Amino acid sequence: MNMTAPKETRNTRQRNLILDCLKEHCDSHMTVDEIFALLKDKGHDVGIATVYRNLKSLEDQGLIEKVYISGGAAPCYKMLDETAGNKHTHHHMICRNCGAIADFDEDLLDAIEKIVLVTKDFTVTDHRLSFYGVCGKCSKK
Amino acid sequence: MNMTAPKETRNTRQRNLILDCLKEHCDSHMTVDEIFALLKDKGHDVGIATVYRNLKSLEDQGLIEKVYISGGAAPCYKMLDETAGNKHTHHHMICRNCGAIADFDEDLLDAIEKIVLVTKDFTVTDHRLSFYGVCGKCSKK
DNA sequence: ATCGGTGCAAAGGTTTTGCAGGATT
DNA sequence: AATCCTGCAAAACCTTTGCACCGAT
Repeated sequence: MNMTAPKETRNTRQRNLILDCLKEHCDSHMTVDEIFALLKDKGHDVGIATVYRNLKSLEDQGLIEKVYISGGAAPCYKMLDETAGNKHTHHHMICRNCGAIADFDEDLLDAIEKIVLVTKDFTVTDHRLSFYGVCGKCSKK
Repeated sequence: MNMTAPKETRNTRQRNLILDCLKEHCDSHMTVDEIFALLKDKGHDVGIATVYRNLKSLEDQGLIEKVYISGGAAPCYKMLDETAGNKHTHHHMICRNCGAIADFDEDLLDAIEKIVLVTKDFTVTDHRLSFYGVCGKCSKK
């Protein structure tokens, strides 16, 4: 018996345009508005509702990631590295001066997670880590 | 010459009520709605706009902290430990099962921050770290 | 041909703001 | 007394939803 029909996802022009935007900016994050504006700039008329719907479905499919930058209001989206598994393997470095958000790919928290398990009775399955500070470019000025 | 008059902050009933709410829940986080509802339950009629305005000013003063739980939508507020300096000295442990948010007070990231500086040319002045997993209570069920 | 996606506009929710009156210093 | 804060309601935003049409499979 077919319990739940595996709802298919269609390969629409709008969906691809949104994915392209995120791919172009794969080293940073984009807000919904930024994606919408970039599409407009490129001359593509896509409804804002479509942007929201696609971002949600892409997130459900695990192709993109929704990120809340602490202290900032607008949620951001970014491409998820297709090589990454379920677990987070990168962190963010956020410059307090210019606002640049860079990724930090290595995962250095394994030792700390073991400490958490032993001392806090909490089994860590995932983590989010952001560093705030001053990027090299800004510190040279 | 008085460059910028140091705008004073008044000690109003509403401001104290909001701070009391957050103090009572100092080990967890509260959404705007939760604070508003708790005040109502206690019989204090405070306008929602006042709650928003006070939370913003308390945040500006560094007395409370605004936290975006990744994946969740509503921003949360919590008391900032008055013993803590500018730098973060605690992390969050968020149970995927029951949603409990506990604090992890030790700061274990010093070594990692040094690595970031050397390998990434990024001077870390602060960080946010959240662990996701299963708390002891839930894992026993 | 079917069924999901799209665009529009309306609805829903959250946060901010203008203003007159009230409270704190 | 001065000025900051409050409450209300309106406004401004952001996000979701209903519906008829369009497009991908």
